[in-house]
Amino acid sequence: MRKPMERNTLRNILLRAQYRIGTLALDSLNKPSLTERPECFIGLDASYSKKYGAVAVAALTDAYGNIKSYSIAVGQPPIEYIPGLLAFREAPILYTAYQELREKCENQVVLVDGHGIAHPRYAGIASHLGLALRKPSIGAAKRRLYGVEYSLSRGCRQYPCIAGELIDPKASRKLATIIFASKRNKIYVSPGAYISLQKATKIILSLLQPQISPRMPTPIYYADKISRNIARCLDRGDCNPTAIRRGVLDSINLIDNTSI
DNA sequence: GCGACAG
DNA sequence: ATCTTGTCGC
Repeated sequence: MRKPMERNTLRNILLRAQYRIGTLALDSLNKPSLTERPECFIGLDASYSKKYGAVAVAALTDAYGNIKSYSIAVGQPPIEYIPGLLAFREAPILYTAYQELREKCENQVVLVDGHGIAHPRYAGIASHLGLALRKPSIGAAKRRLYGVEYSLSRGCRQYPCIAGELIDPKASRKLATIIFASKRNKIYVSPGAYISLQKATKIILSLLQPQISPRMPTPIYYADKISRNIARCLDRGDCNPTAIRRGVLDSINLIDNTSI
């Protein structure tokens, strides 16, 4: 057995990789990929089970955010969480969960819980995934990681609405749109890859339905809900990863946490 | 040196 | 992310 790598050694290697990924992500934003209106969305999120590690879910919705199906991947994350390096921990398992839904719809956009280019090296988890999957991707995060916050509005009569934006302090570039999803909940929306900030913002505004989810666009909300419920189910011993993969639990009741 | 720090 | 009771507010 080899001595485990120093945390800082690992960190330095991954930081270097991210500088290159970030450059690719920014370049990709100009390249056309979304020619028509998207037909479907795929929301990606992960929860954690004490017994089995990460539980990743990809939730497929139609153009209006109605859930159609989902797929699951379970496994131990490769590294611990390090701020700024989330993608190296969660993107692999999310990528796996996504595979089963890849061909289900032509003109799709991938939505990820976390940032896109609103990241110190323009390489948030949504950017990593968009590039790896070669699909337009958008990041929606609940908290800021990088960028200077500019407030444009303190509220609105009807939610969602635009609250402000996130500016890159070292390049005077817009990184994200800050949106009031509901009265007290803001989210940060940034392009991951192959999409403009403008289109990303428009899409997220169309997928925020306060009566369903107070905070997240519905595809991510469903992925979050389902993954959390499966993680709990696993830890209680009421289900196991094999059964899950066989589709025994393949029903939408996973969205309501009272079941299973 | 000190504070910040997605999930 | 996750651990967790009651509790302040719309």
